Amino acid sequence: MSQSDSHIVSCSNCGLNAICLPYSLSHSEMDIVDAKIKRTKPLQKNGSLFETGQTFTSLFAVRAGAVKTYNTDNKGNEQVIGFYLPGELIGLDAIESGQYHNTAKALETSSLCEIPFDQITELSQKISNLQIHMYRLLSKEIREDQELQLLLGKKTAEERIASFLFNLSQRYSARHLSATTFRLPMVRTDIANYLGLAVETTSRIFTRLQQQNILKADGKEVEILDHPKLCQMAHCEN
Amino acid sequence: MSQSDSHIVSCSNCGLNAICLPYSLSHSEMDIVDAKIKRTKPLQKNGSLFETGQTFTSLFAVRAGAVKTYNTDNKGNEQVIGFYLPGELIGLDAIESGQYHNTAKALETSSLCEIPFDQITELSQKISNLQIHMYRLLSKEIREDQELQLLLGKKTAEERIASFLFNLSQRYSARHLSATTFRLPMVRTDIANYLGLAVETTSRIFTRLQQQNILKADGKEVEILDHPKLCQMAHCEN
DNA sequence: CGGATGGTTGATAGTCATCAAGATGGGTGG
DNA sequence: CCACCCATCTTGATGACTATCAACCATCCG
Repeated sequence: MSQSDSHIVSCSNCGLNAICLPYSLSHSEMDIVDAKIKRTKPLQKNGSLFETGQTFTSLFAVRAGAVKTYNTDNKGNEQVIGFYLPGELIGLDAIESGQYHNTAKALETSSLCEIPFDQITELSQKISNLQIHMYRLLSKEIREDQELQLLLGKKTAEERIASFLFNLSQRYSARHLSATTFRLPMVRTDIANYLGLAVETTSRIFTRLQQQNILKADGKEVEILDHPKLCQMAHCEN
Repeated sequence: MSQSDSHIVSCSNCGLNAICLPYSLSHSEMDIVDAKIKRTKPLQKNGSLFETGQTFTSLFAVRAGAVKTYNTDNKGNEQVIGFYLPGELIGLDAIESGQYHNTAKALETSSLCEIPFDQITELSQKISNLQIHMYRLLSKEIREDQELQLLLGKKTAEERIASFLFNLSQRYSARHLSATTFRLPMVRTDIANYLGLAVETTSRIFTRLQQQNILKADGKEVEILDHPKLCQMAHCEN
């Protein structure tokens, strides 16, 4: 295992990794950044990290568990905005206005790092690389949002579910976890909501994918049996 | 007119305004940034600013005219990603990967400013405020994308068109143009594509809005007759 | 054990896409 | 300057996809 790999798998600095990966800082730079990151206490399932309207102070990186962000309109309807897995960063949309625009809630007992934003601006003034990393992180989020835009605007229900599963697979894989067998941290309702579908439709498509031997699903446990076909269904370029 | 207003309406530094507004830099700081901005020659209608896959070098600010970004899948289908009006910034999604992820094309003869990104990173290292402005700009884009996500995931065709018109109205208004009477720079096909609808549906809803005396539309010229009702239709919070 | 939450399946209805065709309008060439 | 053509826009008829309503099953947990 190389030295940089040891940084990647070390659980103590997930927040650091979330910020710095996949763009490498020097180790001394990483240590400076690392020192600014707070370890927050674990968040219970359904516990909220922040709520809509609350003053923005920090970004949060998921160390373990999973988080969803959502907001509720005046009629009480929920709109799921995103799911965050270990190594991913929450709160980038709140920088501009200085307040969180949605509520972040733990889907299961989770562990998080808090990264005060003023520390980032201060540090990125000194560490040139960190500033560029931040630009890239924000830019990446924009690009991913645009892919979701395509999904919601053009794809059928089946394509949406396939894309969703494929996307999760890639994210787990990127974190050195199995790309084919994993546990969905969110309930079907959340998936449906996120993808702009009804729960029933989502459920039906899960069933259909199993009949086609593309997927094996037992509740939240899923196994992708035919990765190429799923990819094809999702209309991935790769 | 205050000095800062004179900066706002000055046409020579729209690129500067796109970057710096609505967060004020000092005038001396603005001048430093301004010096780095290139004025590109006008772009003819249907002329492309950059294309998918091209190496990312610069952000572009619209000075006059209008630009759309879109990409085409392997089957040749177009997906419109966004529309850019005077004062708005194009290319933020390309920072991460170093290449443009979509094609930008002028909807009408347009004038643009080119802002080399390496100049921004260099300058924002010196000018602390500029760095924060960049974070905010990127963050704002993320937040706006999330609103589009809600639109595409949850809203009906009527709500989408209403939201779209309301949004344009706000953007024109923010640039000191009429919030009620303006010219749509894009064709119906583009609007439909952007909103995840069929052209025919879009056309029908334009007709319906006129029957309800909410809108007056003559081709691309539109006049919002009942702003409150349009807002209500769009389910705006404000 | 019983209620609650989440998941699945079936029947029906509604919104919107699709197909088709006509209307409008701007631009170009004769 | 007019006529023609192509792109765009509009309107109508039909059908498909998916939401909705309803019922049932499974699982978890106090």
